[in-house]
Amino acid sequence: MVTPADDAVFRPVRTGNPFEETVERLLQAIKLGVVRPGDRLPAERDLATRLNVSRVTLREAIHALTEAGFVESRRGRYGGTFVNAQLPKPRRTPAKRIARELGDGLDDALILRDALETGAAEAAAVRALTSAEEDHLRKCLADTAAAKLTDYRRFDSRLHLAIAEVTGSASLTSATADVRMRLNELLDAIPLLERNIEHSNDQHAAIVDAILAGDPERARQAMKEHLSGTATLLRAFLV
Amino acid sequence: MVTPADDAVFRPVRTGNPFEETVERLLQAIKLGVVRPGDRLPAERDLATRLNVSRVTLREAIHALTEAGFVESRRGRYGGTFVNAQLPKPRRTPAKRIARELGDGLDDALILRDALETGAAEAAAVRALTSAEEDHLRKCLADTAAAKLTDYRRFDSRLHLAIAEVTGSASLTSATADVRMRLNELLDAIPLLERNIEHSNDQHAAIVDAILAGDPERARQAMKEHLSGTATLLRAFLV
DNA sequence: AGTCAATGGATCGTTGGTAGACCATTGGAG
DNA sequence: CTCCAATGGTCTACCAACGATCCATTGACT
Repeated sequence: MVTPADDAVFRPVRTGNPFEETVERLLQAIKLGVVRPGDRLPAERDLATRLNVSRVTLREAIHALTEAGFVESRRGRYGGTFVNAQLPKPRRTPAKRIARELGDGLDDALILRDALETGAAEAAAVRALTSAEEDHLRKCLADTAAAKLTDYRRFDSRLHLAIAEVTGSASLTSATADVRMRLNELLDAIPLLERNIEHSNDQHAAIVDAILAGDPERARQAMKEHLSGTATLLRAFLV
Repeated sequence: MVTPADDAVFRPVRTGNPFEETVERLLQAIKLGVVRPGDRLPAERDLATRLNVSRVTLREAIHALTEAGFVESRRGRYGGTFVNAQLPKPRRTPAKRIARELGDGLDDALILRDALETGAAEAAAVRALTSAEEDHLRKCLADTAAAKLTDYRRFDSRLHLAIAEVTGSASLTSATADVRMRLNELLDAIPLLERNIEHSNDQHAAIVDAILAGDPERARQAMKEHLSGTATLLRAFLV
């Protein structure tokens, strides 16, 4: 008998070449708001080491992002590679096309995200946070609430990532970042409404509040409701 | 400010070379019980394609596993690479040494597993399962309950993987398999008691029962309790 | 004004992995 | 008994990625 587990365990050991994956990773940093417009990326030598990629490959990736308008490099001491103040607008690929390409991938990603993010909210609430972590959460929440429409997705992602961070699990954080990237591509195909944002902000506040209060069950439930909102939105648009 | 998100997003794009990762993947298939003793692996050409590695690399990996006593290859039509009836005993690395090596990694993995597996249990219960899926779950449960002490970990893993499978999310299944591998290494350092197994079997039954009954909250709760058992066990032994 | 440390930019030899073709073996089908 | 399809086993040419080294630029500090 052939079970789906076969597919899980015999899936590709690597997707794409180092160059492509490096580009993806840098885009992740930018699009999830980990580095913000004006920020400097780590120096090439450092970054290459951290990404475990040769400097040549990293530079090729940076070059690609430069051409695409995401970053710019400056030479000399106090130089570096900087995220552009004006980021390129995401191409609004027709939702249907994306939906077709993703196919089962949509449910796949939504189910995984649900597990990761509700799990993260709960775990974050269980944990005793340092005051630095609490401040970080509050700051991300405030930034998101104050974000302009065009920046909203970035700050929103950053907040969700922050919640994963404060669980203290690096793996959980990475996984959350990855699945979020997959979903953001879809979300970019959907118009963002001011009304949705307000609702979203309220939910964010409720989630963070529950986490800071150390109430796992409430945090979990608040996150669950929040996620189900976007899930419904996505499913509705991508049919 | 440097946040942990930096580490998450600037983590290595690839860990190890294709050879090492291929070995890991094949070991995963064997140790998580996806392929069982006596089973034949897919033909080299097929498997290489699925893993997205060259046949040469795959063969090197298989060779390594042959030397380690996990598999054996036979030529000719109706030949292939077969999992040995007698698997090598896991080396009982002293718990302390493993704990030291893992360090934070233990909590990292436990938190991630919690999110993934409780999420999986819930998602599985929400979903309308096909009768084939239900049978698969029941079979894995029965196999585990009937497993000998030396095989227990494999069947246990297989059951947990089966629960992830029936969520329908391939990504969730892969992630579960990966984190399980990390934890199994630790579990191998801990003596397995008959008493623990009985308790474990009861909990497994409760989880599967809740899933088949379509009761997400109960499934989730049952899984949570089950996991907290092994988590406590691990934390206790690895101090 | 000069220095220099830190940064991006460029080049080259080495190597691990790949793709593809071909060989060797086996056992069921005709 | 012969054939042959499917499998593991081997070889070779090629290339992407790496590691290492050196160059070019910049601007804060002395």
